[in-house]
Amino acid sequence: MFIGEYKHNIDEKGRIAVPAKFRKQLKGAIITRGLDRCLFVFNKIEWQELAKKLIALPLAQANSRAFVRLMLAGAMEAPLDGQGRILVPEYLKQYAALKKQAVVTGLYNRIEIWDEIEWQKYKSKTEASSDDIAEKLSELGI
Amino acid sequence: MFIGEYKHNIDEKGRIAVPAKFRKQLKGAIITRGLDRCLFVFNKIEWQELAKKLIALPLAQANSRAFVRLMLAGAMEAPLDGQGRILVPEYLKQYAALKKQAVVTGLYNRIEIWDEIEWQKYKSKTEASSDDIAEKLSELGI
DNA sequence: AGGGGTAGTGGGGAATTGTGGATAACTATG
DNA sequence: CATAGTTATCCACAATTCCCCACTACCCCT
Repeated sequence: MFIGEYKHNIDEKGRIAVPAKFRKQLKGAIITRGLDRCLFVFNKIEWQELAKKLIALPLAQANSRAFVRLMLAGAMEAPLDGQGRILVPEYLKQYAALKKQAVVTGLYNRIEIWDEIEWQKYKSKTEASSDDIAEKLSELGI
Repeated sequence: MFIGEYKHNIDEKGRIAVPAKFRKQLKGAIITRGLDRCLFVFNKIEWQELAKKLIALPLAQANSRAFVRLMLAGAMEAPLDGQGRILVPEYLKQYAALKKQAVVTGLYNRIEIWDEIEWQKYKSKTEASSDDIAEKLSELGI
């Protein structure tokens, strides 16, 4: 289970450290385009399940076709190096507008990588609608 | 069952003592963003139930995606150290505006952590409008 | 009231983690 | 086949985190 929020730097070579707590659970990482201009990183097992769901989507619908292309064509194996870092391909860095400072978040069965500024914006936008949040929570029985 | 209100300090390293009465019941604590700018601390079991509900929400909807991100990325495993303290991550300290003096409260199945000043404000605000609240409650059948 | 125990707070040292750079291997190209 | 550019592996430092120990204050029991 991946949870938490970590601030890390991307160096000139495009490498970013995976938080130490995530490493054991990441046997064979896959990195790909995510939603809302961030990157997704999956465990190999999770990735295979997702891929199965993706290819099951109706080919006839234009938007599901586009979604499948986004996820599958964007994907890349990302083995951890000796220091526990992964290499972010150039085209994915551009997609997520990644500069030096980035944020790595754990979302249960996937990891996301955000540009720090974008992440802050996204968070404050969401926190601003705290009434919605309260509502959601009460729906979940909290 | 967590009940009561305790005043504790957060040291320079961001650690705060869990009230001794809560410790036995906290096997594997998870700390995360709460409502009204406080922090929630859950038992691992409670947390897993919540997490399960969270990941069941539709990934395709933007607002539930945002909500899930806030809750899961906001969460952190918080193992008790030898002295029964947990470590509050920097980003959660900021979220709850925590300074040195904090208040730890028990709310049956969860614990909350407040900045002391905020807690006082919240309490006096709530106590002042307790008649209104009582009326609302009667609508709920209490 | 005294004494033993527990709880809260603070700090020090060791191990781990994040980051940057250097060297080696590999690929492509003329 | 040689060379230049690119990619991968390795090494080293600095900062942070984690774990342990010590002190003080309070509570409870006798």
